Amino acid sequence: MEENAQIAWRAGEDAPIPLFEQRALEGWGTLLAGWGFELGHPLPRGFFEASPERVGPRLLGKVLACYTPGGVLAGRIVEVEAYLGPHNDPPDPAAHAHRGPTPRNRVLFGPAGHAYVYAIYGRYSCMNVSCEVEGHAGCVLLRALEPVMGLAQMAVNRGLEAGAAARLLTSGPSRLCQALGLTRPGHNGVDLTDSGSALQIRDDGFAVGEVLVTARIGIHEAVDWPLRFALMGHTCVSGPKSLIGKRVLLG
DNA sequence: ATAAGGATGACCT
DNA sequence: GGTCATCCTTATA
Repeated sequence: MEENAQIAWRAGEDAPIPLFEQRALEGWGTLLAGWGFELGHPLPRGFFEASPERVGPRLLGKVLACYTPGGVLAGRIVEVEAYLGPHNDPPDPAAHAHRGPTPRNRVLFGPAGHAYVYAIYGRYSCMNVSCEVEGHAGCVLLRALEPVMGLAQMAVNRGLEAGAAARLLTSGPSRLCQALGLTRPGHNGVDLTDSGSALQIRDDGFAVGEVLVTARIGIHEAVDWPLRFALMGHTCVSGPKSLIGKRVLLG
């Protein structure tokens, strides 16, 4: 961008939209064509307007794509967890939305298909996708990706040397955020269904085979609810291999 | 105002 | 298998 380029501002905010995000707003089409890749099209809002336990497994195989100063970074979703909204019976005690809206989790109570990004343990971030219609919370935590585009930049973002193993890049909820540069200040609340957004979830037609269903990882409540979903046998799936689960085919 | 602890990852044995 | 860094969010007073 030139020095005298027009500065874009977002209504109600006191900081200009970052330059890379302004370019994203102009559309990804030519850029993606320039890279010679095909990342399909953004998933529509209706895809996310359902229970997280239905949306979660259907997100497997879709592509998370992020427009960054270091180019487009993208990975295929290979592992997720569902967290249910407080309107469910029984409510999900492991969910951030469990006790109702707070300043942190308010995105979850908004419309579906938006990014809920939060900081954890002082040094990491995790990314979720909001589900259900406006007024009802519920989300899907992205736990692992298979890197698809921008692997060299992901390695830089992760502090690894070029050519690092794929699973070291994006296998883990905070690893994938670090690889793509996802943060709460930068990405919380972004509409993932908008083809102008700097962060999108896209469908490139990838066909999912067998799916592994297990309990969720790293929680202390509802420890045996079967709400973790992963592509069976994929090397980029995080967590212990000892975790018992069942195999299913999506219906 | 203050205290408790977390949907983790890296490194150690 | 275990430890721990590190800070923000939340609950409570």
